[in-house]
Amino acid sequence: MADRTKPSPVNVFPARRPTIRDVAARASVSIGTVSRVAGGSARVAEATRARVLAAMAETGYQPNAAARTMRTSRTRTIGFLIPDMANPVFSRVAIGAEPVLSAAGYMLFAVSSNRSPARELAFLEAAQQRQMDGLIVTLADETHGPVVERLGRIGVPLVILDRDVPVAADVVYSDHARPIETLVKQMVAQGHRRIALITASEKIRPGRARAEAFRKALAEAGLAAEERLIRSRAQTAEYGAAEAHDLLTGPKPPTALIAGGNEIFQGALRAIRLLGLSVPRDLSLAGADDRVLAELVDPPITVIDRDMAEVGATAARMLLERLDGLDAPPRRVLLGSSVVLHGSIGRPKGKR
Amino acid sequence: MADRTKPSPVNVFPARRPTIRDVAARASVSIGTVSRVAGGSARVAEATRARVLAAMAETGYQPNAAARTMRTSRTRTIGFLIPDMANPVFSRVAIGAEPVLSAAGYMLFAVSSNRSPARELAFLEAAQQRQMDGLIVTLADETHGPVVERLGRIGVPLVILDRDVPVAADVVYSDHARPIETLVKQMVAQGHRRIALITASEKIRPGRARAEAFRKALAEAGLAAEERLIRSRAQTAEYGAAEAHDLLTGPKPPTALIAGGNEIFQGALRAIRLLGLSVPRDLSLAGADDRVLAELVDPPITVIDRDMAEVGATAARMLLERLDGLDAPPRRVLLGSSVVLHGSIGRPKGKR
DNA sequence: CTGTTAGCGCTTTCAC
DNA sequence: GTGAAAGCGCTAACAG
Repeated sequence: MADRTKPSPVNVFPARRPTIRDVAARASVSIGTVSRVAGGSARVAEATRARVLAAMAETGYQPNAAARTMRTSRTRTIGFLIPDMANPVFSRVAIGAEPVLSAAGYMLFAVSSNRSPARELAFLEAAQQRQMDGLIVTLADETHGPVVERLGRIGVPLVILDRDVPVAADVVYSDHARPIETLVKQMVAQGHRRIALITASEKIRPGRARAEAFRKALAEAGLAAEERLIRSRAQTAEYGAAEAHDLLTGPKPPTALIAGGNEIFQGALRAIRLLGLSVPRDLSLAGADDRVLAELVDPPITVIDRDMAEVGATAARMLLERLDGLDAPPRRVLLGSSVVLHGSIGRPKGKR
Repeated sequence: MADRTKPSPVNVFPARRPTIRDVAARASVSIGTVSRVAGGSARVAEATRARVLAAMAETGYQPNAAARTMRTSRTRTIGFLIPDMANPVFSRVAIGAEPVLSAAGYMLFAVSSNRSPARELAFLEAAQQRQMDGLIVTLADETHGPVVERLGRIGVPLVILDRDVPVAADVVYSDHARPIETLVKQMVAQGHRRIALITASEKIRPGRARAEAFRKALAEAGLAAEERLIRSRAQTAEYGAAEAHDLLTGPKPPTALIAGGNEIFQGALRAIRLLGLSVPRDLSLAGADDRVLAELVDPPITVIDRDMAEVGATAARMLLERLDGLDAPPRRVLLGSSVVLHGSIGRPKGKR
């Protein structure tokens, strides 16, 4: 039996979204009090609070975020810019960051730039106009002037992932040098003298760091770095396949190959398969950033592996510290990478 | 030489973000005129427009999205909810939707629910409070009451992806029946009588649709569907591995297996590898939604393939039509799936 | 074509 | 502990 003394929870005129004013009227309090209850902060008499909460439930009140932002200039929103959201290496970062941020009351919104600096600029502009409270950013090309400039003026806490950008922001980056060094050493120890590297463009830190580490490791092994064996222009599967094919069918082909980058790794595998080469008999191989693939192909391939969710969680924590008012010089956090060994690195042909 | 008649583009007091009022003062016009120029819509004298644009550039003016939303109730923002952003099957949808939406002036913000209905609810609430203009949604569990209920009241244009939800919204879904039918027919034609299916939970349409199609195809082939050979409870790699292992080591193991779902496919492959089974000699196999993996393992595996970017582009177009005011009953678009043939389906053991 | 003005819904003093 | 009131920055009438 319906209790006629209680107002019906069904609104007769639900066209307009209820505002703080509707709730106030229903609870017979002022809008200030409703605001205090909604905000949860200031002290309100228990009985009043209960009346207001009931009125909120009955009207289906939802605070208007735009109005809040008008007053407070805060949105409880973090933007996450990634070059390619379909690449798990990037999207896993979001998986790691999200729980940290949501626990602190922030929503994480991911945007994929599709590796286009123009889209990156559009994102930064949108983030600024929407007054996002903080940003986590992975650039497609850290040499792009307008993007870097805009990042410098962004005016909100910013964490940059694995890029060297001349901007006063916190950075989380991965150790690319150590795994390359490990792999080169292992290949050299097996007797390889002609080792090739395919990796991302040197316009982004990972490509640069891997190429540099590669040259250094070769030098330390007493081997002359042959620039023809270093390919670092792009990070697509197509690029990986094309360069692998070119390397392996060219004069004096390498006996060992490091495919740095998950898409490059896929492409290189395809080229190797197409050429009918057997790993590690015809070619020793190491990949990166795709353990699943590495372990399911035959034979399983030794891979560089990174915990991208940890990258995301770390970035989120650093951002929260800034949002909490931390005023410190830009910080840089280096996260380790590991090498997962499988049997894909053997002795070069003719040396067994 | 500096032209003293022009105001300096460097603000002496840049602490506060310039507003429409600052621009108006600098251009010696009213704020209404600045608004008209910013909005780009109404007609403004060419000379005035130029002055205003100059003043905007000089002050570095950025419209305040919250203030605009206050007045217009629109945000030019579309929310995209996915169960797992690290799964390319989902994130490719965003890659397809983004260009369509950005061309129409909308930003696409992706949020990963991590398959948690609670996070889904949090997303829907955030979207509503932030007054997102439209939503594209993939639910983790279409039977979850509160989520479905909230979706029903969402109040903005909504496109649902590949789920059966009792809500008046447009839907884009994939054809799961046809590829399953194709695969079963091919397996039966090769002489298989014991065919197994591992697929997602029947709490979501893909799992249900595949399981139903599977039963139907078996019946049409005159085979009794053995429920023990149908596993449809989850969609993780771990689940795929566990069920594949159980099926293949149990009594009367199947001679052919369909692993529906990209993660299940990965897990099944791992189990098969662990058991030392050879495809297609010991087992005929088909996978789904991971062409790269299917083509790089040895032997390459026949897979069900879908163009997820096309799903995204279609959803985006449908959403835009609604945003443009289309008032029509909920629409359902079915997008095709294909089967990419490789040699992983052969004759059952002992029948060759 | 342009200026003036009234709020959009909310938070936050400031009184009481 | 609660109410009243100002105003965040903008758009959209409405005048002129």
